Amino acid sequence: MPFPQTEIPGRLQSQLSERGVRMTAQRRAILSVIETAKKHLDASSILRKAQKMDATVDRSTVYRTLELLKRHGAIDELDLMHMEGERHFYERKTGRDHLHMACLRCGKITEFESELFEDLKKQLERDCRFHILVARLEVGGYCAACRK
Amino acid sequence: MPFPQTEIPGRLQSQLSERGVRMTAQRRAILSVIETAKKHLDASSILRKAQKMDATVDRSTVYRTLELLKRHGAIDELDLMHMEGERHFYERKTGRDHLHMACLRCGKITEFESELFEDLKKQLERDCRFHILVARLEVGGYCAACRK
DNA sequence: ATCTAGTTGCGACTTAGTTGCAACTAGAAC
DNA sequence: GTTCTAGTTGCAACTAAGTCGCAACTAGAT
Ligand SMILES: [Mn+2]
Ligand SMILES: [Mn+2]
Ligand SMILES: [Zn+2]
Ligand SMILES: [Zn+2]
Repeated sequence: MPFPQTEIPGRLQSQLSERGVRMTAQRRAILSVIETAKKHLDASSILRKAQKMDATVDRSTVYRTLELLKRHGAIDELDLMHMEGERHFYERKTGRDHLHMACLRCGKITEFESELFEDLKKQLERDCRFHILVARLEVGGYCAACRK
Repeated sequence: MPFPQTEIPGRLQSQLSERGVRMTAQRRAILSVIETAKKHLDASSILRKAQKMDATVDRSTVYRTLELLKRHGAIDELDLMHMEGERHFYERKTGRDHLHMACLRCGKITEFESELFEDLKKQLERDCRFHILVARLEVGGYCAACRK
């Protein structure tokens, strides 16, 4: 996960507060889990981790909060090729988008930023007159280590 | 859906037969539904349509066949931003990849082929030494008609 | 015509996410 | 600080989407 040094803990929280989103103990727990995540987390991992900070957090609150964060464009939702199960993964949306490569042999997820990706998005905005809110590029195949 | 005139009915079927995949009446029904689809279909629409050709087709056979087709790289699986429900959508994989734009206001799905997309994939193959089997670019936002 | 590995329908099951509701609470207004 | 209310919560029950074990069936090779 790209963890820019500029990302201050609690940043996500204040960003939402400023937007008029009400802060509760449960939300603070969930937000801090997402902010400090070292990898892509699914809803049930988020729940488990959040419960360690606030035991009252419920599954439905996690889902409702993920919905909220998506609406506010604060997180992205990923399939990561649904390599096992159908669950979705979440990550903090940072300044610049990145794409995800999932190795279908070893399961490794690699992230990559690319100017071409930015150019492609600009092309859609311009040529298709489409106003982009989310752009999700996921690639499946074999990573450098696994290809033959 | 891009329906190249070069796509002959039954093409998908023979493609698989040649690959040593056993053909059953159920598979023929499912394949023909996918081949003649005029839009992106989810598993239950595929089931409904396939049952009109062969009433014995079962839900589990649809899912098993979709799995098979994915493994053979014959179809792509899409989220289309999961605008209602969590279901996945399927489409015949044609020669050239295309990306999907989903309008979050009116729900319209727009497809787009782009040389930049091809370039980006080449960049991943080259710079990341990643061997791509599937590439899925889905964009959410507002279409030309809906953006204010 | 025979044979067998692959495929099927069925039904029960799992997993992921949703929802209605009564109780609770953040934060704005006094 | 007290009051107030719209927004939020946990709970439990629910839906939707997909999976799986198994006995019966069958495609296609021999
Ligand atoms: Mn998905
Ligand atoms: Mn398409
Ligand atoms: Zn790998
Ligand atoms: Zn629209």
